[in-house]
Amino acid sequence: MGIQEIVNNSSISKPTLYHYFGNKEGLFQDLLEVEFKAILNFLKVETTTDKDISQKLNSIVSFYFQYCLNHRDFSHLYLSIFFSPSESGESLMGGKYLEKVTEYIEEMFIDAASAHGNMRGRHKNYCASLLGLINTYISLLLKGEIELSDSLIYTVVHQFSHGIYS
Amino acid sequence: MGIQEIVNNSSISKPTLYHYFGNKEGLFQDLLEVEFKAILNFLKVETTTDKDISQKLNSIVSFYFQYCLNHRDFSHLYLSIFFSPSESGESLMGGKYLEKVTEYIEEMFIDAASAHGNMRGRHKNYCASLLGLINTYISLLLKGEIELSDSLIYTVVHQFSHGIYS
Amino acid sequence: MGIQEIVNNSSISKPTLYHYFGNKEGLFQDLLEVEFKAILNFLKVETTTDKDISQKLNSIVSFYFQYCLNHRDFSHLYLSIFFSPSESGESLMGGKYLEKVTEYIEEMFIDAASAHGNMRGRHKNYCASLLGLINTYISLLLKGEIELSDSLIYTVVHQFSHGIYS
Amino acid sequence: MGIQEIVNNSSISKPTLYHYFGNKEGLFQDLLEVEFKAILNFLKVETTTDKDISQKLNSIVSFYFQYCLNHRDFSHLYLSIFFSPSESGESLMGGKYLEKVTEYIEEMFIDAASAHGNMRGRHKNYCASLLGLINTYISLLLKGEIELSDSLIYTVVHQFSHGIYS
DNA sequence: GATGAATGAGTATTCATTCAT
DNA sequence: CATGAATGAATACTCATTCAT
Repeated sequence: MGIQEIVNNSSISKPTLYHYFGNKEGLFQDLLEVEFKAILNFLKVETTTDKDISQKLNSIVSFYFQYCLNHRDFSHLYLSIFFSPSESGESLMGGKYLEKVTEYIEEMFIDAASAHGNMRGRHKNYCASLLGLINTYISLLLKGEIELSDSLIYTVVHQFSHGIYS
Repeated sequence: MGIQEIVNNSSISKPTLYHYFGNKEGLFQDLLEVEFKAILNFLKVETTTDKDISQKLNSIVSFYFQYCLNHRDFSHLYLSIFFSPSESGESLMGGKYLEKVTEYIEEMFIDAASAHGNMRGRHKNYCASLLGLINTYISLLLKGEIELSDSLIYTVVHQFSHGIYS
Repeated sequence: MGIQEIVNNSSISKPTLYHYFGNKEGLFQDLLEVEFKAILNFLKVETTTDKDISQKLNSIVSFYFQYCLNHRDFSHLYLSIFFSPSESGESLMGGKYLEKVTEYIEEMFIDAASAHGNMRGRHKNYCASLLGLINTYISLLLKGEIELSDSLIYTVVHQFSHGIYS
Repeated sequence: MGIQEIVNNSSISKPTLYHYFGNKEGLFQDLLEVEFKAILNFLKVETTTDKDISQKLNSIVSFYFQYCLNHRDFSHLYLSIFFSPSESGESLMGGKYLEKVTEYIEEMFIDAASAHGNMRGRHKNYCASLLGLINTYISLLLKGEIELSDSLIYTVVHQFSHGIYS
């Protein structure tokens, strides 16, 4: 997406945009800031409530799925950041936010390990798996290959929790 | 990545590149063809052996992880295709290969359902989840945040199979 | 002539040119529009005055010869359009203007036929011949092989009117 | 038309073409040589027969019209050379042939002046006019706007000879 | 503070031409 | 003598960015 296109769809002019955001990267960073803040705010609160882990998972998955449908453009960006090479501009700029996401979720699993002994030491794997699952389903939702529903959320969480043989 | 950059890093000149590939898209498609063929050939064989499902999963995950480390650049492309919006050029060009991947894996799960009754009807979810898991770990491997090891493969497959509570 | 050359000789830059004209064709069309308008405006008026035909011919030939010397570059374009194959881009873009030129001149001859009975039905030929004559002399003028003078104009018109045996 | 296209339509390869013609200009010149030779040979003979001038005119016009329809591609080139600016490559390369054409035709008119006193001193004009007329009708023939017929030739020659008032 | 008008440095692509065999 | 494979230099066009007002 070019600056021209952005300006055409906004009501501001190109020099004004540059006045406020400095350059394309600045605009990009402001956007990331705003959008990630919403996600991080949610995660910060949700991962530290005293619900039990399965409720938290439900709520996180549910939030992500809804958020992605309401912020389609950003969601593509989000996925792109998630999977871009770490040297790329995108990754560099979004990296710190993803780290924060990871941190919250890992802490949630560490926390949960006190109640579920067998989870101990696996928080990194769980976090990676959870995000991987979420990302994949976000991608399918964005492509319209599946529809958001309670049962979808249940399925995803259930499988994450109990595996394919349950 | 521009054509200029590509030819700077290759030992061929721009017109030569155009002679062989026609245009940027052609180059891209040839690359996809070659790389995906390797993956698809593997999947075709592996998903239809008479090993049991857990062995197959092991072998697939293992293949993917090794492949990604040996084809780092393509792997970024692969992830990018996987998560790009379906209207984007990337997705359009890579879509057919991803469909084939999906097809093979889904069939594997359908097959497996005859031995594991409780898997019936969930092949789409399993496929999505498996690929999501694989993609995420590929991403971490590429970023160097984790190292490839037998135990990694075991962990991933095990979690996919039995969930986080096992 | 390339865009590069054009901007080198203008005081504007390439992007500016593209901003105003869209693409090479747009630039071309704007040029044709401006230049042909001058010619067509003249012809429209001159071909419909109530002077007699020989005066009109004089005036048209005179105008063309002067115009070509004052717009040398366009005149080459004009000739090129006139004689380019009808499938060529040039012809396609300039064709509508040439049609208008033809139309005005043919109508002048149709008109004249009411006073000179023997001209009836030959307007197409007269038009073609007149333009052919004019074009050829324009070409010679542009090449500097002949000089513009009243006597030149007289000669051309006279020959067109009375043939070589008079 | 590019070298590539030429080679595709010939049965020879690019290096072979370069071997024989040196470069594009060489190929061009050889083409001009061949084609103009046909025209010049005709004119040389025809302009110096002892037919009377009106017969010669008929025969020249007739030849040109037929030739152009049998050599459509070259004819476009011919017109293009005729009207291209004298500094252009095309004109430089074709100029000498056109001079020869002019020379033959002017001599024909000089010759004719001994029989038709009133033509004296006007040979340059007659030549220019004749070629102009021919070119214009060639252009119309190539565009398909008129059809070749005896009556067309008669009309053209007659008008050239006796003017529009006859 | 806001903008219409301008641009340097790039993009993908194609051209006439020449090697090495 | 003939050619498959290669290329430097040009093409039309676009990008993020910055003046002058």
